[in-house]
This record gives sequence, C-alpha cells and structure tokens, in this order.
Amino acid sequence: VSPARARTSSAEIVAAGRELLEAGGLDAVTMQAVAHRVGVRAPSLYKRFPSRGALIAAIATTALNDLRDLLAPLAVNADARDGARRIATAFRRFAHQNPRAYEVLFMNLPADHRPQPELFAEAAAPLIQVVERLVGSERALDAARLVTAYAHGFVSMELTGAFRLGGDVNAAFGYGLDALVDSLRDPRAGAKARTPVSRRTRRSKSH
Amino acid sequence: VSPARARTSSAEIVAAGRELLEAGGLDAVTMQAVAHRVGVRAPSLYKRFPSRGALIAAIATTALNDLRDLLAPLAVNADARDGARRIATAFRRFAHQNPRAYEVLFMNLPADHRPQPELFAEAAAPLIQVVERLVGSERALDAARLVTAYAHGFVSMELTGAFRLGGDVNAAFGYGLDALVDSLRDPRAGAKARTPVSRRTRRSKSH
DNA sequence: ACCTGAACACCGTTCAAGT
DNA sequence: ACCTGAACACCGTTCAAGT
Repeated sequence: VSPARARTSSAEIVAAGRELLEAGGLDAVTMQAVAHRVGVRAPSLYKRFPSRGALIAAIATTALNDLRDLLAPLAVNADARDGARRIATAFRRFAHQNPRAYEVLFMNLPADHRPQPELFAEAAAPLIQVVERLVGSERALDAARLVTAYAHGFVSMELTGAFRLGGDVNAAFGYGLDALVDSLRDPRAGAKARTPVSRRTRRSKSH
Repeated sequence: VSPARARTSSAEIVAAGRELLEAGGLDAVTMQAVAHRVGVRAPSLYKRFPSRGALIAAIATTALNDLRDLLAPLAVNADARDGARRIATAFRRFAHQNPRAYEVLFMNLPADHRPQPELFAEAAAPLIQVVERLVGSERALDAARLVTAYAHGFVSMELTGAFRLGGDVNAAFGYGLDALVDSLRDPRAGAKARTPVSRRTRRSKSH
C-alpha cells in the first residue's frame, strides 16, 4: 500500500513554534497549536521531536543561530572600542526584535533542553575577540563577561518592564555602554592609554 | 451550626509556595502541591488567592520585600563607592540564596501578577542614593541602571549557567564591579577626581 | 513511514453541597 | 465562613490502528 507521505518538516514546525512564541509567549507554544499551524495533529509532532521541551530547545537553537550570525561580522572593526559598542548594540537590537525568543535563550532551561554550549560560545566569540584587543588575553574573558552581563541585564530589565522610573532608556543604554567600554584598558599599558575618552560617539546613529 | 474554621492562612500558603518554588522550580508550584503542603485541598486556595498567577505574584512580593529589607541599611555608608559595591554584592548573595524566587522576580510576569512597581522602587532606592553621591542627581538614575543592569545580568547568567568558559566567577564579578564603580564620577567635578582608583578593595572579605 | 483518534494522567478552575 | 468532591476544559504524551 502507499505509506503516508510527510505533510510537514522539522524546520517548518520550529518556524511555526517560533511564530507562536513571539505572538503569545511560551504558554502559547502548545503542541496542539503548533500542530494546527503546520496542518497536522499534535501526536504527529512526536515523530520529529521527542517532547515539547525538545521543540522549545530547537526553537531556542535557531534563535541563537540567528544571533551568532548577526554578531559574527562585527568582530572585524578598525576601532576595537567601536566594535564592542556595535556588538552590544546589535545584541540589544536582536532582543528587541525577538523578545520572546531572547527570553527563552536566557531562561533557566533544563540542561538537556538547552542549545549546545558550543553555540553560545560561538555567539560570544566576536565580543571576546574585540575586548581582547583592549585588555589583553589575560583579562579578555572577564572583560567580555562585564560587557555581556551589562548588555543582557539592561535588555532583560527593559523587556520585563523594570525601567519604569522614566528617563530616556536608549540614552541610558548608551551612557552605560560608553562608560563600560571606556573603562576597558590593558593594565600592562602605560599611563598614556589612560586619557579619558568619554563623550564621543554617544549619540551616533548606530546606538 | 458551626461554620468551618480556617485551617490555613495566606501567609502560610505563600510560604509553602515559596518552598516548593525553591525546591522544584515554578512548575512544582501547583495548586494541588501547595494545598497538600498546608493541609487543605486545592479548591480551598481560591478562598485567599483568585488564581495561581495571583499566588505566584504574592510569592514574588514577599521575596522582593526580603530583598528590599536586605539592601535598605546599606545606603548609609561612609564611602559611597564602597556602599555601591556592598549593595551589589548583597544583591548577588540574595540571588544565590533564593535563586528561583530571584528568577521569578525578573521574569516577564503578566502586568496584573507582578509585585507593585513601588516595591521595586523601594528596593532600588539605596543604590540610587549612593550613586547620586558619586555622579550627581542629574545622572543618578542612569548610573544606578548601569550598576543594576550589570549586577542583574551577571547574576542571571550565573544562575542559568551561561558562564561555562571557566575562570573564577567570583573574581569576575568583583573585576567588573570595581571597573564599573570606579567609572562613576561626577562630570561637573574637576580633573582631580579622575585619578585612577582601580585595584583597591578587590579582594576584601565583603566581596 | 507518517498520520490519526482515542485514551491517560495531570493541571487550573468552578460550584453546589457540606459543616 | 471556610472546606470538599465532582466536574470541566485543556494540556502533554502514548499507542494501536489506519494508509
């Protein structure tokens, strides 16, 4: 007899799940809703994903892939400080454009339903490269964590609506980013590098 | 006839929910599990909380109360920079001791199931006070957001296991915090205040 | 080889009935 | 005035039966 032909694909299922995620949050990503969106019934999804958790993990992985691809070209920048600012700004823009997926990426997912650590490392690589030129290889990891923590913390609080005391939020991000990036210096370098460099590209179009 | 006497209380229910939260995450905080823990059946909880979301909100509120009470006394500190570091460090310690509640506090909860904004403001007040002494009232909000974003971002990534590239995580927090706090200066002040102040209390007992 | 309806366990929530 | 069992809708997941 004629075996049933596939009516959907893993990629299509993940895309449908991601759309539902952005539209209605994680709660809206039910197996039934995803299945309905790709034109099958819920049990069919289990042919491609062993569980809802695995599907969420796949959604997170594609989002992390997008982020990595977005940041990768920014490592090659004449001015390292400018590169760091551009990477942080692109990171923030990604979060604004994919708020729910971003949320999932930094959520405390069970270890077996998380994107591979290597993928996180790939996404972090450009920033580490750039700050290494500023602070040296010794302090590169700490410095990258400083910038990443700031960017993630700022964006996370933005997205959850924690910044309700007023003020210009975009300007606040630039203010902090400038202060942070300016503070990145190679401790082995002489006093010449210590010239204050504040207030420079603060209001450039890319911020 | 004799009307049924209360077998539990809102406070007891919230406490039970918080214990379940820390023990097994948000998924473990089911109405049935909470009810069983306080010795009633699930429907009885609806006498005190209109929904599970409202109960989660109440749990978050008590946790935020604890955090506020923890930070409140730290605003009075001889050295403002030291005060800022102490506040950030206490914030991080709270997160380590209440990881799941911390997670909920900074989660994207529905607006009607979030602790009151005033309570967040109260928790943030000590830091704002302290940094105001460093950067002036004009920049106090931006500067407080810089420190908060860093602390939250760092802790959040710590808790979700994003720091897997090795290195001393405690030292990394201190490195970033020192760099950040040192960068807080009053722009109206003279060049005298610009003396580099790095490498000072980095390894003090309080860090 | 993939799809489906039916079924199961579990959850949040409602409500009439009890005391 | 509070507590309960029973019921409902919904969810993730399994599986035998279909093509």
